[in-house]
Amino acid sequence: MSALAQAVRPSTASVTFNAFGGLQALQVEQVRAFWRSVERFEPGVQLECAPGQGVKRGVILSGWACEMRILPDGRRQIFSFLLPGDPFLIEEHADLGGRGVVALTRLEVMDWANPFLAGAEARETLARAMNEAGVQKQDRLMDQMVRIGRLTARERVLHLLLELCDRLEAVGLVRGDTFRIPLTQVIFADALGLSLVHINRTLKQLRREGHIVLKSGSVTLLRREKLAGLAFYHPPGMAGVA
Amino acid sequence: MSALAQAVRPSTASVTFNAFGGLQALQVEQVRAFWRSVERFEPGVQLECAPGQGVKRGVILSGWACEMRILPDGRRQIFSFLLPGDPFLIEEHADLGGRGVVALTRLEVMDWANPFLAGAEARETLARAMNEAGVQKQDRLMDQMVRIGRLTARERVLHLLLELCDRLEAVGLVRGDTFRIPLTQVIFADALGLSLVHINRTLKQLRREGHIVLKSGSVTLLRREKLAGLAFYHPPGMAGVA
DNA sequence: CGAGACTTTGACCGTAGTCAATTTATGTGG
DNA sequence: CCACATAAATTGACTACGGTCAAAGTCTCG
Repeated sequence: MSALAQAVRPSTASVTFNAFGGLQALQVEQVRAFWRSVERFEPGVQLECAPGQGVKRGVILSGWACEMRILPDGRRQIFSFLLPGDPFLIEEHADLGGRGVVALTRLEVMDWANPFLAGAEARETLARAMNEAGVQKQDRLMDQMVRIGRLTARERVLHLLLELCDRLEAVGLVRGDTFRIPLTQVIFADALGLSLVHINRTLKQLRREGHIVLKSGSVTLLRREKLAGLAFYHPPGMAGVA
Repeated sequence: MSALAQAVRPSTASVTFNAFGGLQALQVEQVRAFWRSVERFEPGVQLECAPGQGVKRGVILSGWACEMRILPDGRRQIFSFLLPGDPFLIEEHADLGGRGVVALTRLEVMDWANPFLAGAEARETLARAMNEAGVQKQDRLMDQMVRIGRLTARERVLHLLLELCDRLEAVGLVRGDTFRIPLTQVIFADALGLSLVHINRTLKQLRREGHIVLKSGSVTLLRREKLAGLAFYHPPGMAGVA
């Protein structure tokens, strides 16, 4: 479904290089350009754009990141998660009063401006995909708002899990209804506007009720349709399904 | 400060027409074009874009509107308020799963695409102002997220009042520290993710503590600096002030 | 003056927060 | 491979912030 997913193909990128033997000189140069444009970050590190450059555009190749703000108080609010295939944009003076982008796992990031793809039309395809992704992201921000503003703890957790599942599925990172989440419960709490303890209890309850299975960083959603109903979750893309 | 405020000048628009006598034929035509592009809406009405048109861009000339979503459940979440001078954008199939724009008061709206302004450079100025406004709006969405995700009821109310005050001030709708809010407490509740009753109690408390004065649709913020501290409010524009 | 919308208040409840301690991974060096 | 150190998850006891229900009081406007 996602043109971006097709264009970038995150953690399977290495597959591309199995075909090295048949590459032309130009293609080899492209591959070099590609690798030059890949940056790596350690968990917890804040992604910043080079000073004086104004903005930095990128795409997540592998790993998870998030956009968040920290109050002088210490309280944190996570606005959104950045998954493999997601584009992002960092502005220079956006630390306080804005939003910071922070790596949640080891992260591979590609600078978007880098013309690693051949042909104008390929680049345009990517640009269109990025644009599309931007629109979806805007919608997800509204979802997030509804979650923390109007849903109960149970609903919030389910709603977020369903969103993550859908998004990961779009980039081929879901097997069945199971996927990996490299998130600690504190992260969950800060994203959903709840306390760590209450997140823990809510997860426990959902597990006990047989709605989800949690096992060493993997989640399985049982009966997604039903869960979507419980959490007022509306899958992305098609609107109008009450 | 705001180029947009200067270009549009909301509830003072009528002043322009006092100068009718000296207008050239071209200018008269511009004025006609201007009025043709003004739409009016009654409170509670949802703004929609003409079917098949995809999107509708506009600017609020007078009155308040909001962007919100309603759950099948009946619960409502307001994402943002649209004030005089604010640009907005409505997409076609955005009712459910997206965000609806609803008039909160009698509303005067100008279609943005309409070339009521003379000269390419004037239109470009407006376009730049709109762009700028879009960026600020994005930041405000993050503020809203922090409000409903991480602030207490007291902080939420203050934080929102401070934001509204700053925004209204930018378009000349604040006298001293007093301004009009045409919002019922239910609206406040739906914006801040609280119940109507609790909003009422919080306002009462803030009044009792001498932080705010509420009188028939007008609010006065006493010691804004101090309030900003209490609510972790960060005025727009200048970042970096912890 | 009456109808309806909005605000205010009281009583009570429940969801979620806080504090603190324990258990369970995870990981690292010997 | 084990011992220890650290981060993460889990649990209990208690608190409190905010929600719900219901009724009464105000305000507006035709």
